[in-house]
Amino acid sequence: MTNHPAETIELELSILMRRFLAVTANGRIGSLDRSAYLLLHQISSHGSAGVKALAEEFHLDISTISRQTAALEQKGLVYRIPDPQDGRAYSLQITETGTKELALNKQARFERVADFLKNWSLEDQQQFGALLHKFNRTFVE
Amino acid sequence: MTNHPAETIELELSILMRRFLAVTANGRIGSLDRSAYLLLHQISSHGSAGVKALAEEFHLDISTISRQTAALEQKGLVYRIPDPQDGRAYSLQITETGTKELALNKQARFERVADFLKNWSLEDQQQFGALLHKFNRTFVE
DNA sequence: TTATATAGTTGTATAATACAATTATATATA
DNA sequence: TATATATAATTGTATTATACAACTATATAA
Repeated sequence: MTNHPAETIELELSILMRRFLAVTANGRIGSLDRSAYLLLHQISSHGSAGVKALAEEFHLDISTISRQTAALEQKGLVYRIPDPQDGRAYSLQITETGTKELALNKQARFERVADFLKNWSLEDQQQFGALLHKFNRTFVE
Repeated sequence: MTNHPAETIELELSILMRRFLAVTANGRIGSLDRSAYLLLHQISSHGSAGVKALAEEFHLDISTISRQTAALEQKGLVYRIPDPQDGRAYSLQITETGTKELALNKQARFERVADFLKNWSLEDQQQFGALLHKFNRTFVE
């Protein structure tokens, strides 16, 4: 059998996804689940955005993002700014509470992964992070 | 930003997880969903095993594996061998059909990932595969 | 003016998971 | 031996994240 590295990547990614799902259930760490964490991170680091733009950024359906942002708003982590040019649209901005929650949550998530990887060399960690980043930004043309 | 690499890894893994969830909800690859693929791979490469052993291997609940293996049996991809020492237990063995389906599915999955990574250097692919493998075998002591 | 496109919400369906209750069998103990 | 407890697996139920489709309200094009 030809052992192309893509075979290894496929198998290991499948294993990773399954195990990660099991360990983290809905991905809630601390007070924020995965979707809340990622949405807050996006809004916080790339500025306010509407539901459609967020859905495109994450390659998810608009309806999914609509529900998840509604949940964020309900918890007071984001607020809506109506678009002055377009009565249908608005953008989501992070609140002070949201900023604080995000910082706390990032720290908790970081500590968890840092502990998991405590026996890895910094080099391997750097490489793994860089490759994951590259993978997430690789798209089929 | 002088971030610790674990921060990057955490963020990118979260992004990856979310996108994978969407892909799974969408549809399977070829004829096998991820659980079927992984279970068949496990049984095929590590020999027959019971529900409990498989659940431990994948760190999933026994009920989850019970349903997934029942689905495999129903499709004729595995069959049960009663444990001669224990009337409650049995082990699952892959059928000829299962072996063929697994091979076809592995090929389809490989091609999909290979296409996705077509603009990556072989070196990066090898490194990424190796690091994913290492990550999956890293456990908190 | 009317038709079409678009931003967002809501209804419904599906898949993967966990936990709890249950069944049948095995093992330990009084 | 009789009874209690443990275990392998199944089944019932709830939760969560997702997609697609139907819908509302507004914007834009013909």
